[in-house]
Parts: sequence; C-alpha cells; structure tokens
Amino acid sequence: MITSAPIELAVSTVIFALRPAADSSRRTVWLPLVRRIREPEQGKWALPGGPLEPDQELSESAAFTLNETTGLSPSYLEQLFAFGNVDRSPGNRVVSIIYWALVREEEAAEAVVTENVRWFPADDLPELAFDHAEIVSYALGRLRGKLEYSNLGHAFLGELFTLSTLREVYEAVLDRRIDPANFRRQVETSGLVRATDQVQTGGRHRPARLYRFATPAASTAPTQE
Amino acid sequence: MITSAPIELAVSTVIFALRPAADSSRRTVWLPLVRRIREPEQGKWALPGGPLEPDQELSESAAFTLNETTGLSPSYLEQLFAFGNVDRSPGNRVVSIIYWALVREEEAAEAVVTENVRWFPADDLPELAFDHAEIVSYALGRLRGKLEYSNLGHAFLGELFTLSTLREVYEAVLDRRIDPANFRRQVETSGLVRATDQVQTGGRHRPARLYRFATPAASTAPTQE
DNA sequence: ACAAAAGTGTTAAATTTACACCCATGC
DNA sequence: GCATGGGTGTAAATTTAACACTTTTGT
Repeated sequence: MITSAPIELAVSTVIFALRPAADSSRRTVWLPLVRRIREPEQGKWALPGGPLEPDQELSESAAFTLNETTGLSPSYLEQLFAFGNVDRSPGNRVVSIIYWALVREEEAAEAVVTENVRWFPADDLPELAFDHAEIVSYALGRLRGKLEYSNLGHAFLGELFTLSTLREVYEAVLDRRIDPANFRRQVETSGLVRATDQVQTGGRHRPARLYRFATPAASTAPTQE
Repeated sequence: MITSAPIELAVSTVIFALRPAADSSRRTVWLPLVRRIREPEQGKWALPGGPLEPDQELSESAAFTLNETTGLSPSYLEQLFAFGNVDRSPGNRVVSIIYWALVREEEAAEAVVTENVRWFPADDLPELAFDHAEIVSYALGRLRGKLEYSNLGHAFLGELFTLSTLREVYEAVLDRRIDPANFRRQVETSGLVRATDQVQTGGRHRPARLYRFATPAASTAPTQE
C-alpha cells in the first residue's frame, strides 16, 4: 500500500443573520458566502472556512473565520456536522467540520462586503462549490428545528425586545405567519422570557412592553443538551 | 512558528443494544467498550474506534470498527458529533468523529466477549478514558430524543413485531412505563407502522397482531432530515 | 377622531392521559 | 375456569388554534 497524503481537516461555518428582504417588506434569513479564488471550483461561491490549526479549538476556528468574513462575533455558535465523503473534493481528501452561527445585524456588517464576500438570501442562493448547498440546507433545517425548543431567538436580538420583535424573528426563520395573541401566550407560558417594567414608545400605537430572556444564552457544545 | 505533528483524525462509535437487565427483569440499554492496552489511559475502558483511512468513508470506518468489536452489522448508524478539544488527549491533537449505532441483539454477539471487550449497562458504566463518558451521555440523549420522532425502533427489531415488543423498546430506551392502550393508538396514528394479517401465538393469552414498519429504515446522513 | 399595533377574552378543535372493560388464548 | 396480555371505549385534562374585542398611543 502506498503512503498517501494526510487527510486535511478544515472548519467551515454557515453564518445566519436576519435582514430585510429584497423587497424590503420584512426580514428574512441571509448568509454570507465567499468566492473561491483558486482551484478547485474557482469562481464558485462557498462557505467561509479554513484549515484547522493544531493549537486551535474547533469552535475558535469557526469564530475566527466568521469574524474574518463579517467583522462580527457570533452570538450563537454550534457544531453542525462533519462532512467527509471521500469524493466531496477533487484531489485531496478533506474532512470539514461545519459550524453554524447566528449574528446580530446591527449596522457595521454592511461595510465588509467586498468583491469576494457577499450576503445572499437563504432561499435564493447561487450555485455553491462542493457539497455546500447540501450543508446550507441542513443548517437551515437545524436552525428552524432548534428555534422551537430553545432561546435561540436571543442570538438575533438585543438585551431588551418586544414580543412583536421576537415574533418577527420566528416568522422570518420559520417563514410563516404566527398569530400574535397565541404567540404571546405561548412565549409567556414557556418561561423563556421575563417582562420588564419598561415599554417601547414611538410607534403610532400603544407602547409595547419590553422583555428579556430569562436564561443568559444558548450553548455551543453537546454538554448541555 | 514550529511545524508540529499533524492533527490525528479518528472515528469512534457508541454502539447500543437492548439486553436483559442484570436482574433479568426486562430489557435495558447496553453498550460494548474496549479496554485500552496502551498509553495514554492504559487499562481504562473506551469507545471502540480507530484512525480514519484516507480512502475510507467516515461511516465505513465506524461500521468497520463496530463489526470488529461486536461481530455485528449496524442496523442504524448516524454521526453524532466531532469532539476535538485541544486538551482532550494528552500528547497529540486528536479530533474524533463519533458515530452512534444500534444493533439487533439476536444471539451471536455473546461470543465476541473477550478479555478486552465487554458489554456494560448504559446506566452503570466503569470509569471511561478521555472524554468518553461525556460522549456516551450525549449519545444516550440523542437516542432518546430521536426515538420519539423517527422509526428508530426498527433498528432494534426484526421485520415483524408486535406492538408490545415495540413498546418494550420504547420503555427500555426512555426508561419509563408507557400505557399500552395509548401507545397503540399513537403508533397507529403516526403511520410509522402497518398491520399485517399475521398474528403471533404462543403466549398464554390472546394472540398479538404482527406489524411492520411502513418505511424501510432510518438514515445515516443529514441528507434526509 | 382614526389608524395601528398592543394586549385580553372566548370558544372550538385536537391531542394527551388515565383507566375501565371486553377479547382470545394457554394452561 | 382463570390468569394474562391483546385490544377497544370513554371521558377528563391539557394544548393548539382561530378570531372577536378592548386598550393605548401617534398623528
């Protein structure tokens, strides 16, 4: 048997943010991609990532690439899956450990758009390199699934938020309308959020009470599940 | 910066089977462990596994080790998580991709018990090497979680089975009693199983109708979720 | 006053849970 | 006959879902 090249180990990240849809109606799920500047698959769009350094934690590697790509820190970061099919990349054998992350939109992000980094709506992606389309699809499923039984919404929101805002997050991610009255009751019953004594004025309507999450944040590792 | 040893990539598997409890009352979850015969952690029990070969699929590697350890083929095999903390193994950096598997008990298995391979009840494990205790705990959680929304029970049963047998699988995995009448209705409503026109006689009671799963089996990859 | 979103109330439908009770077989 | 698990019936409790209605602000 011939000694072959060692297996390469890479870490890539699916980064989600909420942004106004193209028709600026309401917010939808977007993600940043980088254009490949070398073979294989040169010119195609791909998930941001890179090789794992020997002294770097897996999640560190994911967070590093994320910051490099978007200038942001993840407000949520979790491992998704290890993709390692022998034929997934022409040439060397590459095993990619994929993370998925959520970031708060705020403002800054816009600046980082360059020739080779661009944000796309999750439901309207270009052709992707390697098996990255499959990966994104899987990550979206995980995002939707996890939203329903965790305080994942936290990652898209600030410290304080109204129940309307929280509902908009759910509607964006799940891509369907939710009854405001029932949503309110479900969230209140769940114990995930706590009402504050503050309200948000400024709309041409009754001020909305502000809430905060009862628990600090969601996790990154299998430890707490 | 000094060039350091390449990161090692290993695949290990948490293998679950149902076996009669020590007091032979009813079935519970068991798993096989191998004793480490070299440093580090020599003498401790660990999950079966080994390094990934360059031309070997991840799931192949897992299935191979599984067969080597138990003489069985997995009836279910799915990737669990990639554990890769820098300090999880003294010495080299090792990233382990962990699979979890279910096997049907049947008979054969007994033979494979050797000095360095032994089955343990999942709720009464010895001290494990590395972070394997955490891994097993996570795998158990996944097994329980997944049982409720998939035809995972298939993996523990043969082609035909009675609803009582299926219920015993659920009771063993979830470790709680389930009302037979309600279980029957839930399973029938779910569409996961289909009644056959055969019954199983032999008990000192009314014969039980035999069922089969409506869908062939559960998956291995993220593709279908 | 009016529009609009915040927030409450009410009811029907669907699902879950508990448990009584009949059925068909082996002994 | 009788014990045993197979299988059906029934009703209360809980959860989900749909939607009418009241409240409070900005203009």
